[in-house]
Amino acid sequence: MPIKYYFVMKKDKISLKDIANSLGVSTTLVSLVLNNKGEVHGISKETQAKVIAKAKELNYMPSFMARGLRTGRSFTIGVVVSDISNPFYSRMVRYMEDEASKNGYTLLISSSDESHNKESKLIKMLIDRQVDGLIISSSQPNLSFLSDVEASSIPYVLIDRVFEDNLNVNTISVDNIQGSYKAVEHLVSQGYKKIAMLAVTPIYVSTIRERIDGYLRSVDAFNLEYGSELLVELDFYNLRQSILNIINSMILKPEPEIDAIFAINNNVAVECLKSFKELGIEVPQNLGFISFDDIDLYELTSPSVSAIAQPLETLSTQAVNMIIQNIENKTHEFQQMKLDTELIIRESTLRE
Amino acid sequence: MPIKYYFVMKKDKISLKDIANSLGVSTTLVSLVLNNKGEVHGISKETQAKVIAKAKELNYMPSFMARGLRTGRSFTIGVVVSDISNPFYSRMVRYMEDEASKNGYTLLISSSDESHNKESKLIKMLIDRQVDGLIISSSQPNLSFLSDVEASSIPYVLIDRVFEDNLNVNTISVDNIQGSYKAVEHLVSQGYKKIAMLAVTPIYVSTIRERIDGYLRSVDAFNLEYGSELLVELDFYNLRQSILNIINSMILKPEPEIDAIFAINNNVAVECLKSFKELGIEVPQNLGFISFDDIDLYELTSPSVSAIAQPLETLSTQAVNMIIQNIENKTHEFQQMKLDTELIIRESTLRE
DNA sequence: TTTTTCACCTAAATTGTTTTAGAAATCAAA
DNA sequence: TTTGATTTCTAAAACAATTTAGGTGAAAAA
Repeated sequence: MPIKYYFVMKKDKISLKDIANSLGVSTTLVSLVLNNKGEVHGISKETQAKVIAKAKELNYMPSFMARGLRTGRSFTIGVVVSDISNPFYSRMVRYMEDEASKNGYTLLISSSDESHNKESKLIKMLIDRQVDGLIISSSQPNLSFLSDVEASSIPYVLIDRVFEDNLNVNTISVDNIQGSYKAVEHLVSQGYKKIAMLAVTPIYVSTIRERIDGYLRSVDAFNLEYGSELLVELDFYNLRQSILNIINSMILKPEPEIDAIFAINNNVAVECLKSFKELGIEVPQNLGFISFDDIDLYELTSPSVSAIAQPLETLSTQAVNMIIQNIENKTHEFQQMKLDTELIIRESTLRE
Repeated sequence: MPIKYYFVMKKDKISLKDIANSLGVSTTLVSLVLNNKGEVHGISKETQAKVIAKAKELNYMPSFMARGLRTGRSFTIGVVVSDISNPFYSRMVRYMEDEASKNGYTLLISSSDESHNKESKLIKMLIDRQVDGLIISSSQPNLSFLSDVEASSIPYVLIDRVFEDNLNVNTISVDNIQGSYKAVEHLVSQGYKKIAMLAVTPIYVSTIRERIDGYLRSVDAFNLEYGSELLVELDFYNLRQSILNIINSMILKPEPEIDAIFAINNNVAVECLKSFKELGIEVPQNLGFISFDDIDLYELTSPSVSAIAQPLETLSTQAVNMIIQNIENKTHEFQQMKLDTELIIRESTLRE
């Protein structure tokens, strides 16, 4: 491996002072002009033009740190999700990035891996970095861990995963209960009767709780066989094995107890699909299959996978807008938004 | 939508001064102690203990901006990729995040959408934000656009997409030429003879260039039918249609000109898979199929997709380590790393 | 001629650190 | 009794911006 040493002359940054000195004016004046406060402070047109020209000539860029120190603003929004490599979150974050950038904000993104401890640390770190606001998809069960955020008086919005109705908090999420209901309803309409929900720990995450709730309501409403016995809680850290167990014990037998699976999220669904492939399970003939969350690959599997899609773009852009409103208005006005899901019917639930 | 107004008392932040005042010492002393320079500056053990205790008691957190202003450091690494929602990059970024965090750094991630203009702006933005280093997967053809970075004397590393061998730049990438060669070699070994490469604009991106190069070399080496006529450059902004055209004009005919497709990256591959599905093309019977890049969904499609996998984790963690070395050593020592790819054989290239 | 008004500009404080250069106090050596 | 070390600490500058409170000089009004 070739190695070389170089010594680069550090070109020092242009500051307000440099502009001011080279024009023989004060830094105050330069600052005012460059912040579009020239008019209101009665700086003459010519002086303004000179300043602007000089700034351009010297390629002036304000110091982020100096400005941040003085104003307390960073034009940065902290984002905490469980895992940026999960396609659900990477798409979400991408929408956020675009919306934030439109408004002159940048994102500081971090992954909590569903760990409370890590999540709290990340939030602390983001606050230290003086983010102007936080968008959090929390893995915590309730607001208590948010004490850091509350104490800091930084505005935040909970996205996707929200806590018990709390009017003092910004939230944006989808109607998970209704979404689950739609999924089961669709399976029922296709003639499936023994519908299992494969949920996953930790069940205190609001989306999980609500989706289970929706499932249980629909089981009641449609008076399904076995009832809630077919609600299975898989171990998050042992997804693969626990799914194989279910399949072996409840499906691969002469009189299967399950004729359709409703996967609670894309993680579970992907593992299911792998198992189906491995064990040669025929979907939708032997087993109906539907998933909460809609990810790209559902279109490409055989059969393609029906899903309950969340309006990701709206979710993301609205979250960003909410937080920016809070940041810029300085008024602490809280909003709660709940969006509808969409049933996407593909091959995995269409029995011939 | 319920709305409420709240007025939160802003708990102001604890500064060095607060600690200093409450102990009747100078801020200098407090700063030294909290930066572990107490010993070397001969601060007495008792005073040190008092300061540390007080800092903990008051829950002191240094101001990121003040520190950054004074030291010129931000403990932030800027990352520019073409699209964070592309699974290749979202996984890459995730590995980077973990490695950076181990070393006390945070990432500032942004997507360029393959636009030169946007990429330049992002880099400028990141420099403004005083990142300590940059990791760039550039869509530019050469170094010229990097003048901003060079001028700023911020260390950077080019990842995945690197330019002509340049010993004055940090680079880390895979051996794309060898990777392409392996793919074709494998197809040949399976009896495919009319192997098309579906490339994509812009072809000046180094990975594209090199993969094409590797394809052409192997076409030569194996003396393949049609030779380089089967190299197709698809339009990035019109992928879907251009792929359908190829399939209709070159495959769906009695005497097809193509018996295997080598997709130059996951974007192209995904569109191919969609088209195959739509048009009912049987892979691998009628058509062999392999892709550069290995993404999760290749395991789940039917047939599963063979691929040339990049060592993503190594790529990412090494990039982070390179940049941190550069940041912390202050010596400008450039490294070039080229990693090997791995051929992953799945169903899409296994003709019965 | 003095006062007021107006247009245009600036000094200095402030933000919270780090760091340089040196001060004060104590004790030992000369 | 002065000098020199040694230990322990501090004042003040620097980083680069924003902002408050006001200054200056010329023209207009009294």
